[in-house]
Amino acid sequence: MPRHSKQVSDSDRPAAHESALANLLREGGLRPTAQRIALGVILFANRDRHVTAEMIYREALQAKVPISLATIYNTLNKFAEAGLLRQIRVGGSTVHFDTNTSSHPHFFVENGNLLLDIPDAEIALDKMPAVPVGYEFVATEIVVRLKRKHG
Amino acid sequence: MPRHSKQVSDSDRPAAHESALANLLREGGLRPTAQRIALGVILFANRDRHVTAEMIYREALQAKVPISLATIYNTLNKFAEAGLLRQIRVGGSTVHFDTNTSSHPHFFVENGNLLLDIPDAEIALDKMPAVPVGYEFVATEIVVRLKRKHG
DNA sequence: TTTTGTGCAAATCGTTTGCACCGTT
DNA sequence: AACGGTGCAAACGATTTGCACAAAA
Repeated sequence: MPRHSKQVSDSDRPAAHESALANLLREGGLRPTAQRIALGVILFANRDRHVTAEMIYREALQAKVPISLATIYNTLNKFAEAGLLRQIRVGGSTVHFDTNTSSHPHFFVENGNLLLDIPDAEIALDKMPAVPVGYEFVATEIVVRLKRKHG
Repeated sequence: MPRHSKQVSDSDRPAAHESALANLLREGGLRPTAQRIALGVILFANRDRHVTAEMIYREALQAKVPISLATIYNTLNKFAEAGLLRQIRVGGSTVHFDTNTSSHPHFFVENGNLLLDIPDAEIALDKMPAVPVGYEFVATEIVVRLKRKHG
């Protein structure tokens, strides 16, 4: 038993601890480099973020993390492959990544390129279509498009 | 009464007739130019098409319609504004246009950039989320992503 | 004749890639 | 040492735009 055996709830989970992140990365077959750890800290410091490469790039600059935009793109894609992020291609021109990797519906604000979770139980499918022969199921995506009012 | 007062059913509707197309365009505030009529014929000759600018460009070339790719893009966007087409931004990198302008769910084949209708009643939403204040509803999009098997 | 559409080529935007160098294993 | 990762700049692919010319109102 650890010295200070304080109750640690599941909600402490965000693996913002560098060592935990390093393990997560190794599990996904990714080398734990300085840049990846730094991005992991940015991404997983808070729960359920919806980010684009540009957003993360700005945050990294602000946090004085030395990293190039190309590496952000590479890293976000690798993270998605490794299952740490979910890619959401919702239209707009930019790709979003969701730190919540489960399948869930989103609001997308068109004039703002903003992706939001639709609160639980606010929407649901009551029937799933049969997948045509010759194809395999990948994912279901439900997006409610919105516009910010006024302008 | 016209000379040959043959029963004309609603399902003859596809306004592939140039004069009907011209009227549709005028109703949408668009001048009926040669290129627009030609594209209208291509688009509305069959029901429920899911096209990209490139697809239409190829068809136009094949049909010996003199038109540039830029004009295809412009025209498809104008048609969508005028309500003749529905824009579907489903991810992939390309924009699709659906000649069926009603809101309905789609299959999207990722390795093929192919958009298909999900047959009626094969899927449905049983609840709609409340639109957050400050925003206005635009559309709901349901996309089931598929991969073609094997190859 | 005024307004709008067309075509081309150049510009744009998000994203990916080639290549030389550096960090991990 | 071998392999993968990083950074830069160049390449890319889909789409848009500026401008001169042509067609519609």
